[in-house]
Amino acid sequence: MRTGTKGVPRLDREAQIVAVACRRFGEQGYAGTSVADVALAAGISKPLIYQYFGSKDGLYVVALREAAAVLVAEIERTAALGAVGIERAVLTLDGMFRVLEPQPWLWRLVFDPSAPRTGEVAEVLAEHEERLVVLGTDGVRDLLELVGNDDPDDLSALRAVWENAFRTLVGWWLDHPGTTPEEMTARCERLLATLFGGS
Amino acid sequence: MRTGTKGVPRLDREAQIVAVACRRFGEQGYAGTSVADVALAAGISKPLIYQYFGSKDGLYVVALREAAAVLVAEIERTAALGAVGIERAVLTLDGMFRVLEPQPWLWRLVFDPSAPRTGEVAEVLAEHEERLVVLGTDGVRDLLELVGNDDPDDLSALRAVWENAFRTLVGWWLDHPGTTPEEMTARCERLLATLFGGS
DNA sequence: TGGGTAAGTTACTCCGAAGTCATATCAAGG
DNA sequence: CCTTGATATGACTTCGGAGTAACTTACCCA
Repeated sequence: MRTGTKGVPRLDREAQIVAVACRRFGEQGYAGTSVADVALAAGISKPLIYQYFGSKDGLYVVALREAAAVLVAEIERTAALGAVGIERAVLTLDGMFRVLEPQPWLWRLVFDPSAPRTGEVAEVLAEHEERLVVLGTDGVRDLLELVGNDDPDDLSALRAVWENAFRTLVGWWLDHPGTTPEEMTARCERLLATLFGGS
Repeated sequence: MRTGTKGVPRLDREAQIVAVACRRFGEQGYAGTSVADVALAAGISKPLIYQYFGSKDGLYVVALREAAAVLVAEIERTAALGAVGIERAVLTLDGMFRVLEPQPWLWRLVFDPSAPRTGEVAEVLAEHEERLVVLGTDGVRDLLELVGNDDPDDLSALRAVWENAFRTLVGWWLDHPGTTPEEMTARCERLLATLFGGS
């Protein structure tokens, strides 16, 4: 590739790099993606990424922030609708499927188990986890209060179970690309109804 | 360290190395553990590991096989007891807590997201996943049949949710070291009863 | 007693990926 | 026309971890 400028303004280039990085990090994971990889996919060279983002983690933080903002905002939007119980759960799942449909890789980017747990990345991760814990606890609390259970550890564990059920359903959907958001929402509704209504 | 033999027979040494490797891989993950690391913890040198196990993956496969055998055997044991529904679920969780109490690191070793998905490791992983899928599907099937739902995708998704709920409860327990297996089993029983009995 | 073999180590090579340095091109303004 | 700053790259250094070559010691047995 020839050396010298191509006339692309910094902000445009940054946006392009971040878009490519979101996809790569999301599809291959943090550990499975090298900076050279992102550079190649973006059609530029590695030093440009270092010039604009400082380090691999610097780039990752920006991509992560962008992806997490989209997903958390969607969850907070549906939470604010005021539904409760199964209805709230289904609404949240439905919103997530719709947001993810055009860019499914955002999901695994935000919940990447290979992301580093140090430095600024850890801070960003902790920040979003915090918000999800608040929302999840909120959605799950009345279930326990209904049966007179006010044990905080029970609440913590139940919240964890719900969060992971949510993640599992989204993960299942991502692993079955033929399924539309509508179909998947209907499936979730059926399953949740079975769990809570049955036996 | 002095060179030359220390008189430890190969089989003894192998067993010792595998025990150390289980713990290291389980506590730090496959990616976060180097062969030199295991060697140091075992009080021997790196080439001895290569002489006995061939490669890092070779060692990992042996450790993984050993750990997975313990855990899957326990799940199959409780499954064979013939309980159904919540009772079966609680029984399985209880058995797992008891097995893991003296060696909690086995859990994360078997479900290590940083393990490679290539070569023999992938085969071993797939083999155990297969057995877990069979057991999980079995435990979850009647729940759907009870409401006249015979959609195979619903079954697949519900099984995934149950597997991850199981993993989450075990993970929660591991993250709260003060809790005895008995206490945790009781908690699981409360939570499952709330889910299935309530609302 | 001396050679073969199992058990063991030191000191190396090799490789991939993070990160850096020096340089090149272009556009705009004096 | 010529300098300056922004955009860009090829070629480099560095580092950690996988894997290897060559050597050493102790024990057993003819």
